[in-house]
Parts: sequence; structure tokens; C-alpha cells
Amino acid sequence: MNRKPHVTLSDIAKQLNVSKVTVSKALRGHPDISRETTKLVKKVAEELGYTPNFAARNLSSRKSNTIGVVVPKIAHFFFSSLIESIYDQAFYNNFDIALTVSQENVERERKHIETLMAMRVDGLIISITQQTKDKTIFEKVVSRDVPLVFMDRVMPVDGTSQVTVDDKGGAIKAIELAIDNGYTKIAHIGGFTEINIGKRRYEGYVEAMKRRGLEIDPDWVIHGGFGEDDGYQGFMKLYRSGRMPEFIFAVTYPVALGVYAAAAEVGVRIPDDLDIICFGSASINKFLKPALSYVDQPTATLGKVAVDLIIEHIGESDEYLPKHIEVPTELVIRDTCLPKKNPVVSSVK
Amino acid sequence: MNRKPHVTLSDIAKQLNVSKVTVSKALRGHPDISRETTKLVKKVAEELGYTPNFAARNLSSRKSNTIGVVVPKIAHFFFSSLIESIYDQAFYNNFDIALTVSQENVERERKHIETLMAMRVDGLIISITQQTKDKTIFEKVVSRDVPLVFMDRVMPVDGTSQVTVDDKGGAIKAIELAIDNGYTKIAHIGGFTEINIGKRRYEGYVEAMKRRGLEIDPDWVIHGGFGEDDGYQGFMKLYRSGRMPEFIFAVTYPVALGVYAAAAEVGVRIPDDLDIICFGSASINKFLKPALSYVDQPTATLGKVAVDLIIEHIGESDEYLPKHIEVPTELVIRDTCLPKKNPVVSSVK
DNA sequence: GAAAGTAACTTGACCGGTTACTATTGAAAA
DNA sequence: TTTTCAATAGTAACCGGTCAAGTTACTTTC
Repeated sequence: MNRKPHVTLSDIAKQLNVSKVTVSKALRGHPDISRETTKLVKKVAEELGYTPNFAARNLSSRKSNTIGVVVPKIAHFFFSSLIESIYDQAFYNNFDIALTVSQENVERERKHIETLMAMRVDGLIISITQQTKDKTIFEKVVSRDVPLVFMDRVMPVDGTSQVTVDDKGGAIKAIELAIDNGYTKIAHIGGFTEINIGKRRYEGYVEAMKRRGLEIDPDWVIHGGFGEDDGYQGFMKLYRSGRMPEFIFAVTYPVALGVYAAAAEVGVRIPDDLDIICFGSASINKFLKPALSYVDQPTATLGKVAVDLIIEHIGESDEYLPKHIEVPTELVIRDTCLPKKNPVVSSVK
Repeated sequence: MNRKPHVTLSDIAKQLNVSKVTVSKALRGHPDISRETTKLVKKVAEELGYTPNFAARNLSSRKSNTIGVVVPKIAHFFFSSLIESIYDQAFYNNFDIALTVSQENVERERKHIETLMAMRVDGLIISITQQTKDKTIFEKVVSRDVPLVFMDRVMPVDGTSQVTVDDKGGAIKAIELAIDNGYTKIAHIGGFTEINIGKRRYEGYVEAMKRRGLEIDPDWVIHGGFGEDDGYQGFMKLYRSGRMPEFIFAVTYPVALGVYAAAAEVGVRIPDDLDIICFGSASINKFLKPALSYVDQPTATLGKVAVDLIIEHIGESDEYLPKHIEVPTELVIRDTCLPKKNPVVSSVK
């Protein structure tokens, strides 16, 4: 196979009898070079099939024009749409994205961050794993003067910005609606409180109950994970206790699905016997019966804001003041969390 | 802010009074360097907080150790799990991934491929957009001697490998099961036949009907897109025609969901009045009522094979013989496509 | 004891760009 | 006419690694 070595600036320069700097400048539209020359250079570059070498460019310019991203998962609607919006916004701003996936593994997360640093990304957007506790790697990033933005799953580290969903506010809205709809026996199947989303949503639950003057029954607050199984187990725990609440606030969409599965198994009807609302959703929610009402997480906004923040930070690298932005949520009402029916004999069909 | 310039090989070398080549070799575990020196170098590197510069490494070694990936979408279960398995397999093989998203846009796809070439990726894995017709960009990649693997959505280009799902075989299995379960009036709501998956699934449908000696009613074959709306429209077209089939083979999961929505709207009960099976699934299928039976697409295998192929190709770059691998599918039976009930009066509850 | 081999480094060139300076030229300003 | 300046292009150094080809001091080998 006739492997042709890649065409370089010098190749173009030689052909035109100019210096490679002229070619470099021309290709970048530098005003040093005349219109004609620029045109000529571009033409020859095209003819020769020139493709710039980013490694060389990055090396000499000390920039990569790339934003590094670390997320715990991809194959989840929340993250995949988040990532898509990040790509969109980066593309719009002419930045490249270097995406890595930690698979909820702390060690892998650290490794990826090292790799991205080695790539000399201009900035880093990170959503930490559920296990991440240690700050040192992040402090290392900051000490290297690499702008860092935490997204959704955050960690308090000096010199870093944060974009989060207004988890607490969203939870408050949800619970208040449930209460206003006539529910008082409200349980919360929550996640780990060490993770900010688990913590903030729980706080919202507590706050709303307090605002409406309702007591919280400790047995009705269950902390576990964020997955289907956790929802399933959570429900079962409530069910087996013999003292069922009439309403559940699920910390995530999968947790709510877990509740659905468990409820179906033991014959508890949603929303008649037990009503529910949750945080987050998935594209197919509308096909679920009953379709879940939920606190919508503005993934598109979240991704966009994260990219905007990091670019802003990259722009004014010196003495940048970190920001913390909370993106507001919206309540989406479907078939659950509707006004409570009067306790008539449950209708058939 | 005291921005510390990154530590380089020379910094380490200076500190130890050796040459930077010694440091470079030591860090890579080259046998030229003695055990002691190697140990020393690594220690100092650690102390100084050395982070290699990939741009420099790539430039001088003429390799990026990176596989470029272009997909049309991320926020879809099929692609997001595919991507996840690609990341996994690449990580396992110590390769980095440069992921780009074309958003089903041909121009963007082309641009991304250019970018990846500029990054000098060692190989390229591509799933083309629904609109891609023009081969030239791919031929350019091949002429540059960059290994190229098409994944799932393929295009016949000389010198490239392909990994696809055995779409035809999967479709055949599905239709044969439906027929064996007693159905004869079988419709197909399919995608574009210009896209290989649309074409092959359709061919499978035709083949299975032929094998079982059933005629195909042209009115019962509807070609459109791959989304929910296409399923919705497809169903409506059948419904309005007044001649309803008793079974639908949907080209994708979203199309099937569209059928669900439309059927619910007009009061057609699934699976009693109309049974259905489709290609592909989503994680929440089990919460759908009735849960769809489907031809499972082995996304994990698909991603793994794609990465394996590209690495193999990168390994023996000269005169590599392109391969075409078809990954087999599996039928997953849930609540649809069960043996047809005798046409008794439909039972209540 | 001279030739050959080997372990452990070092030298210098190079990868393909960018950047800070310097040089040339012709025209406008003094 | 001389000075000044803008427009245009060129020089050389450098970015931080890797690689091929030395070099040096010891051991072996016969």
C-alpha cells in the first residue's frame, strides 16, 4: 500500500516558494499575508489535501482547544442527553470535546482526569461518581490552573465552578403539590445523602413538609441508591412494615420504576392505592401507565451552562471568580400526583 | 495566580543530572535504563508532579493511541449503550476514544471526520447518518491509510471493515415466530430502505413470509423513518385503510412505541386486537404494558467487535483484509407475539 | 591481552506547527 | 530628499517528546 505521508505546511510552502510561516499565517487568515497569497495558499492546500496536525498545533500553541469531560455513565437518559447538549454547545463555540466515562469507578475517574490533563485540555467538566470522596485529584487540577466545572454531581473544591439542578427547589415544588392535592402521609425513597443530589432532594422534602406543618415519620424516609432495585427494595420495606404511606416521592426516575415493579407484584395500584412523583424522566415516560408526573431536569440547559462557564473561565484565566449556577426545574404533570380522590369504594375498570 | 508551567522531562532530567532521553526511557520502562535509575526517575517524576504531554508524544511518535468515533446520536438507548461498550473495550486495550456526534447531519459528519483526521487518530469507527450518500470523505480516509470500521449503519467502501447486527436473520426469526404463533396477516412498518438496517429488516420480513408461503400485501408494507412519529403515522395509515392486519413487525422500538400511542388513541388493544414485535428495545421496556417482545440488538457485542476490529487493523496496517462481521441477535419474548388466542369473545380482566 | 560484547547512557536530529523578531519595499509625510 | 510607516514576508527558536546512532566503561571470550 502506498502510504502517503501527510502533507505538511512545508510541502505547501515549497510548492509556492514561500516560507512555511507564510503558509501557516495564510491558513489562519492572519492579516500579515496579502489577499492574493492567502488565496493561493488555500488553493494549493486544498489541492494537496492538506490536513493540519493538531498535535503539532497544540504543542506549539500550548492550547488544545478541547474541553475534557468526565461522566460516570452514558447509557442513561439523563447523562446521554446531557452529553449531547455539551457536544452541541461546544461545537457551536468551536471547541472539541474529549469525553471519558468513569463507569462510577473512582480509580477510573482519576485515571481519566490524568489523561485529560496529559492532553492539556483547556478546561474540565466533571460529574463525579457516587463513590468519589477524595478531593486531591481535583485540587491537583486546580493547582495546575486548569479551569474546572462540576456538573450536577458536585464537590466543594476551591477555585471550581458548579452547575447544578435546583434539586431542593424542585423537590419542594413536588412535595407541596402533593400536599396541596390532599396527601399527608408522604414517604421519600431517597438516594445516598453523601451525593449532593440525594442530599438536596431530601432537604427539599423536609423543607416542604415543614412549610406545610407536617410531621416526618422516620420510617417513611428510606435512603439507598438511585437505581431501579433501590426503588424496588424501598417499596418492599415500606410494604412489609404494614404501615403504608399514601404517597411516595422517589429520588430518581429509575427508583420510581422500581416502585412500579414492586407495587405491581404485590397488587398495589398506582395511583389509586399509592400515588407517586419523582425527580427526572425518560423519553418513553409517556408510554408508561400511568405516566409518571415528575420534576423535569433541564439537561439541555445544564450542559449548555457547563460549557458556557468553562469557556468563560478559559477566557479570563487569571483570577477568575468561580460561580455556582442553579438551573431551575419544572414540574411536569402526567397521570400521577393528581388531586386525591375522595376515599370512595375504588371503582372497577 | 502563580501559574506553574507544566513539568517536563527536562525538568526531571536536570534535577537528576541525566539526559532527558534517559528520563523518557525510564518512564517507559525501557530496558536500556538500570533498575535503580528507573526507580529514581519515577520517584522524582512523582515528586515534581510530572504529567506527560500527549501532544508532544503524539507528534514525535506519529501515533495518537486514539480511536476516533462518529455516531449520529447519543441520547438514544441503542447508541448510548453502544458507545459505552466502545469506551469499555477501548479502555481495556489502553486506547483513548475521541467521540464526535453528527446529529444526523451529513455536513457535520464530514467536519468531524476531518477533525479526527487532524487529530491523527489511529483508526476510525463510524455509524453514518440517515442522509449520508456520498462516499468521497470515506474514500479520503482510506486513501490516507487510516483504518476505518463502519458500525451498524454501514456503507460499502473498499478497504473498510463492517460490524453489523444480523438484521435480516433477526427479522426472519421474529416473523417466523409470529407465523408459527398463528398469525398470517402481518404488516411491516419499516424505515428507509436506503439505510442498511431498514433494508435488511425488510428483506428478512419478505424472506420469512416467502419461506412460510405467505403472500405479502403491499398495503401492509409501510416505509418511513425510524422514530415514534413514523410508527404513529404508519399505524394510522393502516387503521384508516379499514383493512387492519393482525400483526405488526416494527422496524425499531420507537416505531413500536408510536404504534402503541396510536393504538391507544383509537382504542385498538394490544396484543388482543393487534399483536406486535419489534427490533431493539430500551431499558424500561419491562415497565411497558404490555411489555414488547423484541429482537435484541447485542449493542455490547457490537461495540466490542468494532473496537477489536479497528485495533486488529491498526496492528497490521499493511495489506489488511477488511472483514464483515455480523453479530447474531436473540429473540426476547415478553408480553407480545405470544401464541394467538382462539377468536373467542375477548375475556374481561 | 587484544577483540568483541554488553549495560547504561548521551547526542543530535526531527515531528509539524506557532510565535516573537527582523527584513524589505513602496508610499505617505515632513 | 529624507524620514516614517504600513504592508508583507522571512528567520530562528521553541513546544516536549521520541528515535537512531553514538559513546563510555566494564566484562567476556579465546
